[in-house]
Amino acid sequence: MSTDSKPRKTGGKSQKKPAAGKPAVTPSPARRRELLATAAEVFAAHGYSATTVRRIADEAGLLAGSLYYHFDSKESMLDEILSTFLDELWAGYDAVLAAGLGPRETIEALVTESFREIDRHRAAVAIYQNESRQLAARPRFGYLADSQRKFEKAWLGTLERGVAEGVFRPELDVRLTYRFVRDTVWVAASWYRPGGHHGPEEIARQYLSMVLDGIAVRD
Amino acid sequence: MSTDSKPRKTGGKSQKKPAAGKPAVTPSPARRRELLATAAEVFAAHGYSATTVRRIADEAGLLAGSLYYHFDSKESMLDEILSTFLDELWAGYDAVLAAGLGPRETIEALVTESFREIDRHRAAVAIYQNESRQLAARPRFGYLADSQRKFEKAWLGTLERGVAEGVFRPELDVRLTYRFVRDTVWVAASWYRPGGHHGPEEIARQYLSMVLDGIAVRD
Amino acid sequence: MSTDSKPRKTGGKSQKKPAAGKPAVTPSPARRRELLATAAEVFAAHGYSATTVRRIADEAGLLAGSLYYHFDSKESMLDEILSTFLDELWAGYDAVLAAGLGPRETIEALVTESFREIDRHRAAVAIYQNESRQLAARPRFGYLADSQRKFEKAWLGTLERGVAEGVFRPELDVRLTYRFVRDTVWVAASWYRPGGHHGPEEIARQYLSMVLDGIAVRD
Amino acid sequence: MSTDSKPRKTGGKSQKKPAAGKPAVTPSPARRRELLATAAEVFAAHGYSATTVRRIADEAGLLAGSLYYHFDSKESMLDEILSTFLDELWAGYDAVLAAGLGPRETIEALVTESFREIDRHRAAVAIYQNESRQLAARPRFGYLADSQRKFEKAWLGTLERGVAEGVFRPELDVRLTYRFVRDTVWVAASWYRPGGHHGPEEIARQYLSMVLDGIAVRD
DNA sequence: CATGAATGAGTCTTCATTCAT
DNA sequence: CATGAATGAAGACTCATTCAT
Repeated sequence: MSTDSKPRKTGGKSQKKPAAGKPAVTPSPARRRELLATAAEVFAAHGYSATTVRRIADEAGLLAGSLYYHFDSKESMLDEILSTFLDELWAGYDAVLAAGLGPRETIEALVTESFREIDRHRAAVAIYQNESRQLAARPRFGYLADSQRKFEKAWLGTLERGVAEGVFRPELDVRLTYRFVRDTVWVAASWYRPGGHHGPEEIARQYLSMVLDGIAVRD
Repeated sequence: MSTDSKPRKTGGKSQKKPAAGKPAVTPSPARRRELLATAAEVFAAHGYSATTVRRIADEAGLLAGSLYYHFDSKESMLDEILSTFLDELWAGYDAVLAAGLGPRETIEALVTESFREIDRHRAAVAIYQNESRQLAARPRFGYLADSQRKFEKAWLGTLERGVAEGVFRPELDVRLTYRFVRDTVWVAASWYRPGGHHGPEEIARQYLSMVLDGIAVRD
Repeated sequence: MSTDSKPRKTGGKSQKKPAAGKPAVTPSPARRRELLATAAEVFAAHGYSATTVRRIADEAGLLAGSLYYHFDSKESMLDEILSTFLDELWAGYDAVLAAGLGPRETIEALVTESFREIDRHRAAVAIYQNESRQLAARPRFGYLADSQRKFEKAWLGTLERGVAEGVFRPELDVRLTYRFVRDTVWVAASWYRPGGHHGPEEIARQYLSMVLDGIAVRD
Repeated sequence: MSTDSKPRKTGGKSQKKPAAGKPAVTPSPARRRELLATAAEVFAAHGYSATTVRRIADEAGLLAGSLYYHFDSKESMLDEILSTFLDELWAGYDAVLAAGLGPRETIEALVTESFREIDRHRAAVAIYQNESRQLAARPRFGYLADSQRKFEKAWLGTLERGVAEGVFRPELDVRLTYRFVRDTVWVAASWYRPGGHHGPEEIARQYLSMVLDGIAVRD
């Protein structure tokens, strides 16, 4: 995978000093994942800064202070949620982009992949949607800005290629189109519920039909 | 309920001491508007709950405490920003809906009107976008839920009418389409900058072209 | 004055952004000084890290949170207490060192000046005594290390000059003597009470008599 | 009370379950001593209240919770460190005081003994120096106050005897002298490093020379 | 109208301590 | 004996809000 969003410490939290003896790194990625999932839901539902650590703890069934056994801070939870999500997202995207498809097929694949990610990381996507602009400015979350740049390059490039190859309408404002397409895909995280009427692939299909061919009946 | 998002006290807030025969102070509505505009920008930029009253005051050039001469609370600023915006929005929407246009023309008019609102109330739209879900649940902001319902009815109804009249494709999942259209329109507030390349009408046109006819070249 | 312990913001606390308007810097150095005096007493009595902000606030007659209107943090109070003290100390020391006295007279003047400082800044001296070693390592308190170096140079230099000029015993281990003298002077802050039996000058005289001529009767 | 700073449970701490006929666990006193030595270093370096149990554990190579197998509490570690030190100190002091020496020789012997203790219990002395004032007020550490009283009696008595016998200068303020002497001796713990340039006896000799005969050349 | 100062509730975080395994 | 995970109390700090001047 090319663009890891960031290098993360595998497992335990930061230990101040390995010092003299043995105190090994704390494993138990299972509990960690559980807690992160809970935190992600709460962040997604109420917004990061409106979410209290105590709320997360309540939801997870422990006391607020106990979260700090597993995480350094509220922010580090957010960080881990987002970076984990982006790592997986880019694994999928990079595979699509490396497949050598035509513009239309690439768009289709990217959209489908996006809805799949929404299906699996609904909360993380919602958080990303709501918080990334403010976060991207801070050094710790610099990888968000990186990701955004890569993202734009991938979509914009594909759209331009499509126009050049005559697959997409020539009068398209690609930049504008890119924004429309990007936003509509991701904003779906705010209403999508896994296990609902439509699976991600079905939603992708409907969405692609609209974007590619429009909703109007052809004259 | 007709159109007003909520009944608001016209003019200033309650005077502290109307008793002792003093001439009623006239809290300049101009200053009030200025301050609300500043607050809206900050809310939009950083999120409501991450915005401190002091930040707003700094930006406005006074001290935090002084804001309380003009407003009851941080929440009441938010309230006034959102309700003012919604009042104007519905004035426009209602005019469109009352015009008796066909489905396609109605959609076109609503979209155009929406981008005009974004042009004039960018900050308010951004705030609405980010905060309305959580706010709608609270009694004070019940008008947000009302508005949302009216909104859905207007769009969904138009889409359904369009399908029924054979103007829109019959296989359309209108509910899904509604969500896509709605989100894409409003999410534009997050990147739109008044006075930029494209005016609201131009953006609306591009957007409508995509939604109605798709981006793909017709075979 | 040559070695300012550190440049300090005169008056108000740090303001994040002067931003648009007028919000002037908060003056009122009086209240500030009061609060710092209280804080210094408590720090001196219980140690910095064992002192709670609430304790200081209780002693000062306000609520813990209110201290943050005047100071950025508990640490910044400590900082201001120490740097203010060191500024004054060095004003006195530098005057002595610039006076061109002989070694014995310089020692006498430094000791006397030191006890005067203890008389006026008892709490600050006690804090300095207890906390400076740990603090000096941290960047913010780098001036403590600077001061210590200057201090050593002044005393050690004078002692060496005295030995060279035949005023002090030739077999003296000056480094060891320096430490003894330095510690004994400053540790007096732990029992000294202003307004007690002996004024600072009297204590200095007794102390100098011991250090210079010993406590034993001459044979 | 004779010399024991406090009556301590000999051997380990109270067993959790002496009931069910299990062979009494033998908590190795060696490990205990190791851990106390580590704790003492950390307490001395950072101050008691600024030291976290976790820090001690890190330094000792185990986890924070594991320390509680060996000790009841952080405070009990401090207690044991200080009382062990004082027991040994008083063993030495009592021997000196019982030897029937003259005032000057007694002072010499006490000073020498003190520097020997610093040599062997540097960390404990440093802790004592920094924390005893606050601790002495608490019941559990009442022995610190006792010790201080005994200490004062021994030194003050010897100084007074010396003045009475014409060995020390008659104009001496013995109380002030006592404080100077006491402080200078013990504060040495803050810079003394075992195995350095001077052994404890050498330092004692230099120090006694200064205190008894002064640093100035006799005219 | 605005300021300066304060309140008080609440937030994140730390840390000594406990305990089942 | 030690670990991993938790508790719960307390600590530093923030912030919306109030109010006398």
